[in-house]
Amino acid sequence: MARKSGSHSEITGPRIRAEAQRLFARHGFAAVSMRQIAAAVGLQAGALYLYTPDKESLLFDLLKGHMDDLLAAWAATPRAASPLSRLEGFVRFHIRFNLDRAEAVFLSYMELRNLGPANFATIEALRRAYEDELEAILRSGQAEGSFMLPDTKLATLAIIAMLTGVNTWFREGGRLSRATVEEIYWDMVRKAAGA
Amino acid sequence: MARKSGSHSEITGPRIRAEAQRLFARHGFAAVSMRQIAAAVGLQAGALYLYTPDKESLLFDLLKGHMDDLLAAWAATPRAASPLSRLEGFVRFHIRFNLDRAEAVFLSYMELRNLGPANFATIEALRRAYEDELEAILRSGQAEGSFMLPDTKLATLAIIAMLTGVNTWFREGGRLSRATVEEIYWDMVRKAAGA
DNA sequence: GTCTATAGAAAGATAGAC
DNA sequence: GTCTATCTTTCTATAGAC
Repeated sequence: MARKSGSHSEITGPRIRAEAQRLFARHGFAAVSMRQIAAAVGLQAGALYLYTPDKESLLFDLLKGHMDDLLAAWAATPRAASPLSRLEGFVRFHIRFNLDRAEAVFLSYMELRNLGPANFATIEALRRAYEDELEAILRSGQAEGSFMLPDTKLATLAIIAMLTGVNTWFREGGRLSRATVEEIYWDMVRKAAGA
Repeated sequence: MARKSGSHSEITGPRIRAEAQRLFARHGFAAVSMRQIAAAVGLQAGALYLYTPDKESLLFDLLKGHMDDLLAAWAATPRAASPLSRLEGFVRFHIRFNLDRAEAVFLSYMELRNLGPANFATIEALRRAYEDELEAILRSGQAEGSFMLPDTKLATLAIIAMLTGVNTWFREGGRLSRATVEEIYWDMVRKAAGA
């Protein structure tokens, strides 16, 4: 199993993605050069091309990986019995998951326009699938009369925008703990849903 | 008053800003070159530097102009008598103003990180001033007992995030008119505020 | 006020040595 | 698997002609 020294493919790939994510989130995709990413990892620029065919693919891998993780994590969340409990679960899940991955979330919202049409469509479909999870909850609650919503599609988009907004201001160690933020947002979402 | 032909300073400046805004919004600040902007206006790149000292200043002028317009437009809006009416006025104003200037709004949220510290602080202060307008409404309603909010600061941020989210999906001629969107969001905001 | 021309730096990506 | 070196293109910004 011994490898030649200087051979690190299993560790270098993830490190490249990690540094690229950090730099893209901080400065923006177009503002970050391959040389900067390589320097952050401790490589020369040319070596990056052993791990990605080009810069856009590096971005796409990050966005795709994030969306896959998001959907997998939600799928792994136990399904509560009532629509109201499922909505509460979604609110808490979304805030928690997004705060844990602030950089990836930021990228997924900001750098979509740097993807080509095919890659863009792939990410959009995953985002839509996630939105559909919330919309299904709202529809079921609407159907059984426990929610009062003027429009389930708009409520879906409004709730997700509101929850994702937490990432723009939340700072660890600030005035409010994560748990308190969850409580406050759940209160507002519950009321907005007419529950 | 006759000018030499080829002399267009009064019209060229605004056209540069208009094209820059369009291109920055579409492709991102860092991804757009001065040559592209010049070509869109019908100039050579060097001519742009008669109107802006550098690329960042061009971006800053757009963001600053947008925030000034936003605050001026809100200040010009008649102040309703009750907190509930003022909140409704804010919701409708925000949706309307932002939909009318989708590109500028997009820029103001996406390209802040391309500003230097001083310019960044200027824009942030203006954004804060706008948030304070909504927070004052929420506080007054909370004080007189017509709103029931767990936290006025978070409610401010949540409502603005929710309303600004309209810009990401609204398309003229789609399923819903602007007026209907305003109604639906006002319904959700009113309920979320416990009013 | 705008153009042409260009300086000087930096970008993405590839070739070949080790 | 990584590095050095480089090709080619493009960038921001400036100088000087008109």
